[in-house]
Amino acid sequence: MSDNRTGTAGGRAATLSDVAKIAGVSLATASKAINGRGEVAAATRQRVLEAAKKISFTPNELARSLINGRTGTVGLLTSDLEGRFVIPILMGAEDAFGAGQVNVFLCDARGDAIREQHHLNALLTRRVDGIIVVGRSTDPRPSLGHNIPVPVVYAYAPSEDPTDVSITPDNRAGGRLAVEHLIACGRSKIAMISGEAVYAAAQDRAAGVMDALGDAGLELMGRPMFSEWSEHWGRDASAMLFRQFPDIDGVVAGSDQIARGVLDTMRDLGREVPHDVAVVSFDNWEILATNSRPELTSIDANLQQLGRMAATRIFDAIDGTAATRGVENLPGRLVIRGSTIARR
Amino acid sequence: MSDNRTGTAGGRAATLSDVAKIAGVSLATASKAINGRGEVAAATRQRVLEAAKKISFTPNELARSLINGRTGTVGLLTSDLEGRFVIPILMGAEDAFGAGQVNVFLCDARGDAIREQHHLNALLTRRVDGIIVVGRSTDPRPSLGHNIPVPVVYAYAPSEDPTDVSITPDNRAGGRLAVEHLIACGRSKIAMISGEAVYAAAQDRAAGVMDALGDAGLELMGRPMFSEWSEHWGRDASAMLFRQFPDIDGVVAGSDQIARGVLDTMRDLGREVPHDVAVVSFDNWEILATNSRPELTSIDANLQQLGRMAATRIFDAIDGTAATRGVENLPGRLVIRGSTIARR
DNA sequence: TAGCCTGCCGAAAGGGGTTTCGAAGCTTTC
DNA sequence: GAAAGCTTCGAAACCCCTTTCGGCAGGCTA
Repeated sequence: MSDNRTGTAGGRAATLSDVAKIAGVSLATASKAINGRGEVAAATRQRVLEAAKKISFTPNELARSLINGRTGTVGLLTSDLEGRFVIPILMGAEDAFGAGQVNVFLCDARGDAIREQHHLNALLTRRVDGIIVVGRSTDPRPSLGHNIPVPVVYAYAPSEDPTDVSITPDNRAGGRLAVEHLIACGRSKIAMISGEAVYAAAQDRAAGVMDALGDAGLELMGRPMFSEWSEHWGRDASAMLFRQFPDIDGVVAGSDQIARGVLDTMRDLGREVPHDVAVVSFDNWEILATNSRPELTSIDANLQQLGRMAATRIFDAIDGTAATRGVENLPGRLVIRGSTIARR
Repeated sequence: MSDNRTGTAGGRAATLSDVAKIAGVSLATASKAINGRGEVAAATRQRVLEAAKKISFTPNELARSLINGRTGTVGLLTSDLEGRFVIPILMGAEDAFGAGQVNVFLCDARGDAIREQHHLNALLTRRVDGIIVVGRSTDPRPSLGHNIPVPVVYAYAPSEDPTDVSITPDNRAGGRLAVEHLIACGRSKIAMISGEAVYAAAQDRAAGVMDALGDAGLELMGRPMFSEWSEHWGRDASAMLFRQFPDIDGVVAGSDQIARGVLDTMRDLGREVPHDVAVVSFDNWEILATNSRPELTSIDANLQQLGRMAATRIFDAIDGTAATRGVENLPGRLVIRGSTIARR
């Protein structure tokens, strides 16, 4: 009950009228002095600023938002339980918005549509200026619909609705990148081990791999192998693969986890990486990629840039700039490590 | 410029006075009807609710907050770049607050004190009801100070100031837990490989290990080994250790990463896990713990519960309930997998 | 000296909602 | 039929700040 929460000036937070009273000016003048707007004499402004500092006045952003119709907040609606995609995206968005200018509400829907709707409503009553929806895979997800009074951008997982604004990694280009790198490393007998076939990411990456092989006049060793995004599968699949095609000299793994399984099996089989077999994978998840031996060459999805772009799209929409509707594919970048090129 | 952002009712969002006008009542009555407060005739209430639904009215939370002094928002100020700690904590906090009741501003300070101060100010002008500070290690961190008008709780990394409210994992108890489990598995020649010695987590876990060994009348094989939180170190350290003490039958690893390195070396040395050597580690980072062979027995820090507790503390402070100041240690829980007990 | 700018300042009207308190209108009760 | 008691509603103040616009000095010109 005792109001001892407030550290400095006992009681509630300082308000503009407090400042005005101390400075001996009107509310209006105080406001103008602090915001540097309107015609205020230098001396008066000085007096107001001193008063404000004295009682450590902080303008109430709520009241401000109420007036100018913008809150300077954005909602990040995610179903990415691990935080693996959402954190880089959040950081990118913060960067683009400018630190401190915009704050982000992070809401985890946990893959539950009802909870998502709940959070969406909460965000809207909070009058966020925009919403970024982050999925946990690159498969298209249902649209939130168009009767939302603020701009919405879908990141990572695109919206099923082509009239929404979506930004997603270009996995097909990534697949090309992987194969082109292997070829540049002198490999020609290339296999692919990927994750669950129902994932768009698995299909797109495989398609990119096939594209690049075709362009180079090469053929994949066997077929792309799909099962699950795990080390176990990486181990098992590579064992099977090498039994059938012992002369494979390059492997594209659908994820860093799968690649680690491949490395394991290579060791068991006595094949040296990268000398005998080069391995390139996807995601560039540092914890996995830089702790293996050798470290993994991996294709980074540029998630932070994805976040920046999403934020930019939100801005454009707020400012009324014509948004580029549809799905935009963001190319990844190859991060070369020891699994394709011997180091030291 | 064209105001086509708003999906439904063209123009701006519906306001309470719109509702009142349609229902043919005053603003005050409309408010009372919608919030179920005050004396409103059933028929009138019905009329208001229908009007509200008709124009899909959503109360402006900003205006509400302005009045009752509470925003229903909380700031999560973190330096956890990976999002490994912060995401479970966020989820726990959301749970405790009740989904949709409270929204969380997530701010990443990126380990930069200036950026942190920046974000802190932003949160305060946004009038958050409380702040949770999440560190990236369990080492005490500088306090934000006491001249903050809202309650602050430090999670994961405690505050250096004992008069702050902090909640941190009980790593010492975790160390005990690890050793007690190994002993229960019939092991007696136990070694410890941990991360950087400057980390409180490394020291605390080692202390717990020594405690438990002492209680059981056992001695550690060699000394606790400190270097870095990596698989590399786990590999190297265990190789050294087993050269010196070939009869080690249990290893406590300071992290799942280190444990994975240990498993690697065990395989190289032809030691079977868990038959010859049992391994228990810390963090229970699923991606690492469940993808190794065998899977890792690991001590989970209960981060989600940590988040829930932090949220509860915030609530208590808001409600004026006497907060339990000081550092509270939250025990972890043992998650048993194949690295200590053979499965199937 | 009168008239006219010009430069500062403040009263007031919001923005969207909540809450108090008084005023109706209606039904009882004597 | 009048007084009293309910219920129901609305006017107005308030939360904190921004912004418009009118007013008041003071300095300048004629």
